[in-house]
Amino acid sequence: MDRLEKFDNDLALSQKIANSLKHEILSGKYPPGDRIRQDDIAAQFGASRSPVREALRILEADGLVNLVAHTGAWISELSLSECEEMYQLRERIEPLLLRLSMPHLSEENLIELDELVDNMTKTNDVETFLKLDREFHLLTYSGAETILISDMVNRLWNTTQHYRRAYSKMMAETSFKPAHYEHELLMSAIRNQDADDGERILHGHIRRTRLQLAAHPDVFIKSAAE
Amino acid sequence: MDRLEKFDNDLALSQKIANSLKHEILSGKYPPGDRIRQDDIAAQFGASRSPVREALRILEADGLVNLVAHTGAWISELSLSECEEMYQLRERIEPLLLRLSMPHLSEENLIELDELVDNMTKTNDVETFLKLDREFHLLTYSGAETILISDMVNRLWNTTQHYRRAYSKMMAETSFKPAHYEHELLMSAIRNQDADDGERILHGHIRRTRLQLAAHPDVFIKSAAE
DNA sequence: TTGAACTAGATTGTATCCAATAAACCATAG
DNA sequence: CTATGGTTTATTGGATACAATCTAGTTCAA
Repeated sequence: MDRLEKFDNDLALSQKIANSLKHEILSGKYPPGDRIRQDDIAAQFGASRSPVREALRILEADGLVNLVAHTGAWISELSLSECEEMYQLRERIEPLLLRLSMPHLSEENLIELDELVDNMTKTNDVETFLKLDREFHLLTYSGAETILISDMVNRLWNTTQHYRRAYSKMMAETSFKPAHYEHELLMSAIRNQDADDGERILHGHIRRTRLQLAAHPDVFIKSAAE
Repeated sequence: MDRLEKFDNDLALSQKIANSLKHEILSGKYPPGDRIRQDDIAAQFGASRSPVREALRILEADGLVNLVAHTGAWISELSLSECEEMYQLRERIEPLLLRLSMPHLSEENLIELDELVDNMTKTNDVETFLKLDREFHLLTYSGAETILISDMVNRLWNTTQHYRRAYSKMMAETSFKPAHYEHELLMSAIRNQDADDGERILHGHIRRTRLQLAAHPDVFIKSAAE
């Protein structure tokens, strides 16, 4: 996926702008609720507003921005209940994708997964953990020969990225241990090719995160700053 | 949802065009694989291509059309395996939505649902069955106080609409009975407020349809005509 | 006869200009 | 001092013109 970004040539300008903005949004450069002005983006890319408007439509489809007619565009912001909805969807869909992926994971994949788990236990940096965790889970899904289901999971990860960051910051102050244990259990289920067990563990993993977020509603209170 | 269509005023033109096209696509006026030319649509609405392009982006987000840079737009067409993916998603998500909806369905809702089930048993017309079936299932979900999950299910129904039509035509030649039985069972689960049972029946209902479609791959062979 | 390259037409992508809408500000009246 | 109404300004939406790209058809050579 990231590999595609480098071959941006011969893509439509609107698509390039969308890709670029997407990265900036996911990296946290634009916080949820931020307004996006078409002129600003156009100037930033040295283009006119036409491709910018199309780019915003593309990002809207990805759930990354919200458009309101005649009013403007904002970085998507999930309320606590909307965030819980996204996690409920993930609880149902990701176990399915894992089941479809498991039989096709190679030994090389498993070794890489083990390394990711290992590296996660060794870091206390939130951004690093966030990156490794995302790599780990998406790699466990990489065996799936599906297109639409994989895309959907990708979108779910994108729209919840900001809140996974907030969750990680929260956990960094206490402990990542439960997540580590679950990652280890997930790996053994994968090694045993036990889809039922894998589904169960993954479901619980996502559910636990949802409940933790629900227990910390302060994450969703708009900070006046910035 | 359909109620909104009438208050189209003061909506952006692009959104009006998108809504209108969406109806035409779902009604079967444009079959899957059909090419859409921006000029044609623009002329049809007496508008320029600008809002048409935005409308196409909106429809792409709904999964109703596919856009290819510098080449054009086509009505979305699912291969057999892609269609199976959509059904697998539905098998996992719709039971969740039913669970969230069940506790909030009113007695009036239940009466209306019974009537829909009854009317479905009395018709042999494919388009009528299709319409009633859609109304029935979406009404069973109407109690859910969710936004994002409900939207997702709506999108899944939209993208599989053509294939539900093909399936119904297939079944019309044999029998709608299994579907009728499942609808009855679903109603009793709802009346008993038995979410587990409801989930199980609904999962099986969707799964059966998926397997039936997989057993009739001829539905997915592009007809040379038109 | 077949295949490849080139040309012409159609179609999409982008820039620019103007119109429509919304929001902020100011003035005036209660 | 507050609230309401009108005006102004910033921002988005749409139309038109032009550029870039693709596709199909034709021609010429092997």
